Amino acid sequence: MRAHIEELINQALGYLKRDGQLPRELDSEVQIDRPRDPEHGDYACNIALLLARPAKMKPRAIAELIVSKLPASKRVAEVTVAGPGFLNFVASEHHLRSVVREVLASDARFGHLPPGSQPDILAEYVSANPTGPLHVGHGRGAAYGASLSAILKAAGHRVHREYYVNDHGRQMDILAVSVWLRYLELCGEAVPFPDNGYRGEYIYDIARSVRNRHGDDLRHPARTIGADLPADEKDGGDKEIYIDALIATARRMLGESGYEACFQAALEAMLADIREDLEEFGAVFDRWFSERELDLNGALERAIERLEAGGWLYTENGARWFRSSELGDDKDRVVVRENGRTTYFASDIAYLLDKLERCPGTLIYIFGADHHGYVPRLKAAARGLGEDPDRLEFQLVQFAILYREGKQISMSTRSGQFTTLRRLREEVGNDAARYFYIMRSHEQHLDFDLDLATSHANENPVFYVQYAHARIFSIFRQLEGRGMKHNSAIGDAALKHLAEKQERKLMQAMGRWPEIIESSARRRSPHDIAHYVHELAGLFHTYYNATPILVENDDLRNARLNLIVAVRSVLAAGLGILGVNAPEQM
RNA sequence: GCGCCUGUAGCUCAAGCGGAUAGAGCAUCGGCCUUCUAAGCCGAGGGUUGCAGGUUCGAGUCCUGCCAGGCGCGCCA
Repeated sequence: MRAHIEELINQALGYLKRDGQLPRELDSEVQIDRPRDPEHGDYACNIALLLARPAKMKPRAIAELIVSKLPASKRVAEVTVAGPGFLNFVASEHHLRSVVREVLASDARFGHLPPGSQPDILAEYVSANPTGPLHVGHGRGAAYGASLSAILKAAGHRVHREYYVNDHGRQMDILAVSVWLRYLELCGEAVPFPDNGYRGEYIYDIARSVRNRHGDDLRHPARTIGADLPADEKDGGDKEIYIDALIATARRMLGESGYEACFQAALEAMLADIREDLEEFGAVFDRWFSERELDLNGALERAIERLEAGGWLYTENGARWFRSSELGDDKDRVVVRENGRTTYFASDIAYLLDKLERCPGTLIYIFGADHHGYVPRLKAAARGLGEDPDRLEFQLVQFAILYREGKQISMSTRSGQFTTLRRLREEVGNDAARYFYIMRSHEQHLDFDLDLATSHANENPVFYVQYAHARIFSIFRQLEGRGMKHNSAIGDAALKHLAEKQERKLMQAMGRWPEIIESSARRRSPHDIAHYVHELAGLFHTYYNATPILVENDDLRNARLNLIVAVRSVLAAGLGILGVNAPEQM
């Protein structure tokens, strides 16, 4: 419809230019708005105001000219000039009825663009280190990434979703050692737990599984382990130095296979946990990309060679540095350490190169807001690789803070004192969690009100929307109870009987759905969907209360049933994108 | 100190590329169940969009400065 009106205006402008009533060289980018005030019609265009200056004419005069040349359209009932020179369009009844027809014809696919009609997108999200369970901060990234992917798909992009698994670095070693120490504890060896270790309860679970599998094979006397270790922080030492020494000791005492046993057990357990957690949450991925793979398949080496070939590397203090400061970063970065090991950033570059080669379109990085410092360096990396940095896009998801009874719930990861995503899901349910995470703009801090999310009362927006959906099913159950059937052919022929104000509003709102999908995808803002769905549900509730659906008159009844089937379909599609169930009954 | 993000109703937040009288929900107050689910509906009050300038037909939106809050600035991951 928008495109249609745009076309009408462009035609009118064409006539006016041809006839010399407007300057021929006038550059006109027509944009169609949705006016806030219903008094201003269904669509509005400000083109006359934009052209006033370059054409050196009064905006209203231009508007009048355009109206006079506007081709007639079955879909437009009325065009008026209003205010300073806006063109207001009122959609025709014919157009509104066609919305209902379109929805019924295409059902869940209404408003969707054909797959592949838009550029490919590779979206990476969550990518939390597998060193512990996901917490509520990850949950927001998961909800955002999953919903955004769904919207992009609906808007015609081919979307590939990835989770980057950091299974390579020092944090993983710390995890492995934490597991080993808990294992020793289970064996009855009292080794003091490092200040820098992972303390969560889940470490014991992994340790138990290691013990079940390996018995006492990995057991070493506590005394020998502590023998040549420096002081930990609690003893006045440095916790970083201490943990590194402990890792070295573990590697030496356990040997390659023993150490791997702890490492793999930890990695696999964590990954399985995260996977299951996300899957239950409706966040799915097309690929879990292992950082280790980059090393094994030579991608890491290739990326570094690529930077080398571009002349972007130099040696200082025995390390290889990337001259990123010349490519927009605020400082140069080490890619190969003095000890010969590559840095985490080197892996990032290799992964970036791999993604760029696999996806011809845009790479979307969905990061927690605390990672915003990575943006300039990754862009620099793209430039250094000789690629277009504009193919990288960054969406920063701000923090979510949990509130219970008006009080903030604090959290810290290392101590194990954090709220897990799993616990949140258990407490409020997947539906409420998904909806609450997404109902605010992702670039906005989120106050997550646990009491509101668990509320089954009217103030809970998730239930409000779900209830609208369930109510429609309820009407059909009622219909059946009265021994009647919905005849959609009769309904279709009788759509002209839908003359109530609320009926018009519902059709008008559904007509916006394709635009919502488009703009929500373009703006990368799934919360638009949440708002829309809430609004549509509200319109339906009002309608439901004001107008009986199951009336005696066959034509009217079937027409109304057609209308609400369409509403149900759009509600279900919207909820589907948000990852929220659309229940038939509540 | 430097950089990024955010300040909108009592609270939580919307507001497409600068557009018309800044909108919702919650909370508060007042109404609506003999009739398709009251997890609903109808109505009311509530605002100097952090502050000060600037740009223009028009600014919550763009620019500058200030104030307040969050985050980031490792040969960590």
